[in-house]
Parts: sequence; structure tokens; C-alpha cells
Amino acid sequence: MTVARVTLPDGKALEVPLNSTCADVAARIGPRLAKDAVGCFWNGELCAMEQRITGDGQIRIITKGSPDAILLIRHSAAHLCAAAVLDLFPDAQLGFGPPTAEGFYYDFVVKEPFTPDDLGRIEAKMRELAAQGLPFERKEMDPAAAGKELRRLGYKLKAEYLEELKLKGDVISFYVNGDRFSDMCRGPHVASFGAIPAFKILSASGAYWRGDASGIAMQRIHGTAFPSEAELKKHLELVEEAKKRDHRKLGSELDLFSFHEEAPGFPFWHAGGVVLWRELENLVREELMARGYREVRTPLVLTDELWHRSGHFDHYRDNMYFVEKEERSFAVKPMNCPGACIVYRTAMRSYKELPLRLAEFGMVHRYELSGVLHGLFRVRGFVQDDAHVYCMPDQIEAEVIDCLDMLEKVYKVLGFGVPEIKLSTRPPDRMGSDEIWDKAEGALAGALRNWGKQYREAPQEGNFYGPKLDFDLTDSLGRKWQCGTIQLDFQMPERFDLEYVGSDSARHRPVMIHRAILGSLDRMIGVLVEHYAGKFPVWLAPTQALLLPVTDKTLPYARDVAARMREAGLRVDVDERNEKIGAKIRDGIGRKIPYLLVVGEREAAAGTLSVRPRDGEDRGALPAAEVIEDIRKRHASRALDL
RNA sequence: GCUGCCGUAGCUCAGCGGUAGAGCACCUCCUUGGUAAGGAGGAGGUCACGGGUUCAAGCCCCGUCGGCAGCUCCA
Repeated sequence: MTVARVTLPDGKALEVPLNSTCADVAARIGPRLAKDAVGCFWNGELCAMEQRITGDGQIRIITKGSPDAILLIRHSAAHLCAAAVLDLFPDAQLGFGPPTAEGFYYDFVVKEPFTPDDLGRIEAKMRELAAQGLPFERKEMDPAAAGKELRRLGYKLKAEYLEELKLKGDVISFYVNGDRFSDMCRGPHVASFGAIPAFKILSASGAYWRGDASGIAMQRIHGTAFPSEAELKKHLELVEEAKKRDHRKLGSELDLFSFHEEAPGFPFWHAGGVVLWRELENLVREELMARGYREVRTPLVLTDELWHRSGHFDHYRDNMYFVEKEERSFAVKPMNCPGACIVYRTAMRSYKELPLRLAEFGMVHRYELSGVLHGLFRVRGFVQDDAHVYCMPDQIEAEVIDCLDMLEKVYKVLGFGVPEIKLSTRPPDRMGSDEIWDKAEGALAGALRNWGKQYREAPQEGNFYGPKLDFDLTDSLGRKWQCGTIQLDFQMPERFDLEYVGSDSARHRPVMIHRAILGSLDRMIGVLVEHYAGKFPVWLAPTQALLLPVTDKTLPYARDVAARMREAGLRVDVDERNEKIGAKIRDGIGRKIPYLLVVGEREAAAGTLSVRPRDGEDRGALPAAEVIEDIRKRHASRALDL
């Protein structure tokens, strides 16, 4: 073989001689592209244009202005960071220093962890080196010469890694910045240290050589870099805004939930948080009713035998809680599916009953390592808006489409846009025949096509028991949250020996669809807190309106209006404190309550309310009945605006 | 779980070897004031817990618990 077949992003392919470089490929495509190319992805891996092509593969070229060019800037910033660290800490050993979605990091072995002061000095040194503008120069050598070079530089860990690279037989490249810095690196990089327009060191933390906790402890320096100061600033502001919206902070400020030593990883829900909870359940329940689901409830504690049968004991034991009583062992459920299967089995099912849709707001417990707990986003006990649909194989597509509709509707009501969809297909290690996998994957892809939405395929990322769809929401800060999921399962019906009687009066195996829309209610509330920055739409707001009597002369009127509002199904409070109106307004704003209703003697006399919407100006006095009806309507319609 | 940092009044934090402080919140009193903090007084802490060093320990050391950040987006 003397040629390699190179596939371009548009699906076209061209043949180039073996050992051509990516730059040669770019030149073949066009001179303009060759000129603007700064790097490329070869088979998904970031590569320099000098990369040699040693076999067939796919290429995607990164040009100067393209969004991916930021990877070069960040990767180069990582080198600049390492250069600064070596300058200040000559004994430091270099680990890896890649670009990431948010910025870059570089790992070092140093005697003492970096202090905030060190980070400041490192950043200052980086600016100094950047000002010198040393160019990045690529040097290629064979592995033997590379080993010698690494020994000369004293890079022990890199030398260790080189041994692995040798096995692949690639040419080894170094990127050298004058006499100040040299690093073994596949590239690509920007032209020089001076060509990193904007960067910032952010933090330091612990890490391990190659992620192995039993291995060498390292210090990781995190930073970020952007093509312009303006973009860097915007990014830092976004990070700052996210910090302000942190649901852990807002959760206690707004009295929604709390965490305590007495139950690490388990939220305590306060009355305000329970309102959110109930509203979300109501929303989902309405949809369940409309779509012919039946809601069930299954036990939290089930015997070990069940979990052996379901396979959880073999695959999920480390995440499960166990209890012993009367010499029997029980497990607290980490998932709701086995319970649903038991309910399915309580009757002989006919094909006429299918699809049988069993929904459950099921509380599950999953043991998580203490270090990964994170507010409501990662807890040890939570409630899923779970459902299990039992159907015949040819009903899969219709059922999936129904789930997609429900998902879209619920997300829209919550104020999120169209989710990103990922289709994960059969993994190498799987259960079930290829025939049924073909059918299942086809059904999911078919449902998505018929539904008319874009999706991304993730080959081999499916569960061993079936393919799945995952849904990523984007919040108001542009962050992604994986919430919904639709998973096909051929294994569970098998393990629980589930059957239905078909029209042929023979017994058949149903297919099971696991699906969740919100995923974890607890986590979804955390996402909503951050999405809305605590300023919930009326229907979700724990307190929808606050009545503010100007003096206690109008307290009786305020109480009377509050009673009428409660009768209309609204959640209201009266600020009965002996405070001036300014203080009451201020505190009401702090509580992020949608409507502040001022009632003084004028209002009491006229039967009106002075409406001050959250984030707005005084709308003046309006008839109380009108105001109540307006808020009630917004509540009932789940309006997103005030 | 591992590494680093942190744990003082309900909350946010100061104090860093010599017998516990502020602001906010809370309670009482005065004030009855129209759209982002009216005034005065009061109560509230075995300084996470357990050991140790010291004449003396929130303050130093060790351990435990809890919290925060990070922990294979691989040259």
C-alpha cells in the first residue's frame, strides 16, 4: 500500500501518498485552506499540520479564525505556564498540559503545593515571557534522540511516557521556545509566546500522574486563554455570574434546602423547596395523565435476591446501601426498574394492554464517594421522575416519539430551549442479538428522524442492555445539563421473565423502555435555581406575592387581601413587621418574590393594591380583584414573565 | 476514597498563645414611617469533635467528622 485514503468532513475522500503530511492534504484541497490552516484533527485527535499520515483516516482542518483555533491558544498558554513554572521552580517535573473545554491546565511535581502567591508570580512571569514573544519551533526526532533530549532536559515523567509512545512508532516532536523552554509535544501551537492574546491563571489543585490515585501526587495549575482580552473578560464574568447563582448559596438564602453533617449527601428540603418540588411533580403528573401513564409506588428496601436477579448486585454493588435484619440482607433501591418489573408480573399481560406505561416518582439511594458530593448536583439520595414502558418491539418507535414530545413540552414550560440529543449505539460488550440491536437502534434513529430534530451519534456508548438517547439542556448561562434519558432494555424483561400473550395466543417477551424527563428532581431544582438565579417564574416561586402594609393601620386590609389570594390558590405572605416601607421593599427584593404589593391607607380605602413587580418599577394602584386574577392566570398558565 | 485548603453566635466574617468580637438576622421597647436598611436596648458561642504540647490553646501538633476545589477532556 502506498496511498492513504483521507476522508474530509463533507464525506468526500482523496488519496495521498503514505507519509504525506496534513499540510500536504490541505494543499491538495486548496491553497487558501493551506495558508489558513493552523492545525487539524486527524481521526479526532488534535494534530499539527506536520503530522504524517500513515494510514486511512478522517481529517478536519482547523483554520485561523475557526472556533477550534482556541485550542491552539490554550495549549500554547499551557506551555507558557510550564515555562514560567520552570523558571521559578527549577526542580519542578513536568506532567501533562492539555487544553480543555474551559481553558487549560498543566501538572507539575513540586515539593510544596502552589500558594495563591505563587500563582500570582507564575502569571507575572508568563506575562514577562509573553512580552519577549519567543517563537514556537517544532523539532522532530526519532525516539532514541527524543529520549536523549528528555534526559538532557531532566524531564523524568515525560521520559517515562516516551517509552509508551515508542511502541506506537510515531515520530516524536518537541516544541522549543528559544533557549527558554522546550517540551515534548505533538502540537500544534500558535506562532509564538507573544501570539497568546489573553490568558489568566485561575487556580491550583491536586492531581495524579496519569490520574492514578495510588501514583505520583502532582499539582495542577488551571488557567484559561482566549483570542482577545474581551473574550477572556466575558468568560471570567460568566464564571463570576455562575458563582453568584450557585444553588448551594441561593438555596440557603432563599430557605429552600440545607445540608447537614447528620446526613452527608442528603438534602433537607425546607418548605420553600418543597413548593418547587410539588410544582414540578404537578407538571409531570399532568403530562403522565394526558399520555396514559399509570403511576405506581414501589418499596425502598428490597431483598438481596432481587438485586442478584436484576444484575445490580454484580454491576452496581459498590453504589448500593445494604441493611441486615433477621439474618436476611436487603438493599435500598438504587433504581426503580426492578420494582416496576415486579408490578408488571402481577397479572398475565395481554398484547392489548401494551404499551403498559408505569410511572414512579421513586426515591433512590446511591452511595457516592464523599469527594464527589456537590450540592444538589451530586447527592446520595434523590427522586427520579421515572417511568418504565413495556411494549412490543414494533411499538418502540411510537413510544419513543411520545417520550420525545413530553420531554420537549416539559423543558419548554421550564424555560429551556430545545435540548441537544445524543444517540448512543451498541457497545462492544453487550447483550442480545445483532438483529434486535438493529431494530432498537433503528427505532431510536427513526423516532428522531420522524420527530424532525437534530441529534449526534455516539458510537459504542450505549448500555450493555440496550441503546439510549440522552438529552442536554442549555441554561441561561449557556451551560449544559444532562437531564432526560430514554433507554431501551432487552435484558431486564429477560431476567424477570416478563411475558405477554400475543394475538397468536403464544407468550412473548416485551421490550422495556426506561425514561426520565427531569432525571433527578433534586438536581433539576438545583439547575432551575441557577438557571433563574433564584428569580423563579410565578408558578414556581415559593412565595408568589408579598403584601406590604405601609403602617399597621392597614394590616387588617393586607390580611384580608392575603386571605382572598390564598383562596385563589396563590402563595402569599404579609410582612407584618414593625418596619418602614422602604425596609420591607428591600427585604422583599432580597427574597426575589415576583410581586410586592404595597397597601397603605389609599389602597385600603379604594380596595386596590400598588403593584411592584420584581425587577420593575411601581405600576401604581390597581383594583385588588384584577391583580389577583392576573397573578392567578400567570400561575395557572405557568407564564415565564411577570 | 485520594491531594490541598477550610470549620469561631442562625448567616457573613474578624481575632492567630494570655480568660471570646463585629455586621446582619432574632427578642423587647420607642417610632406609624408611601417604594432598596428609623432608633435604643437585650439575648445568643464547651471557638466542629477527640487527644496532645504548654504555666496558659479558636490560635501550635496528631486523629476523627463535615465542607470547598481538583483527581486519565492522556506528549
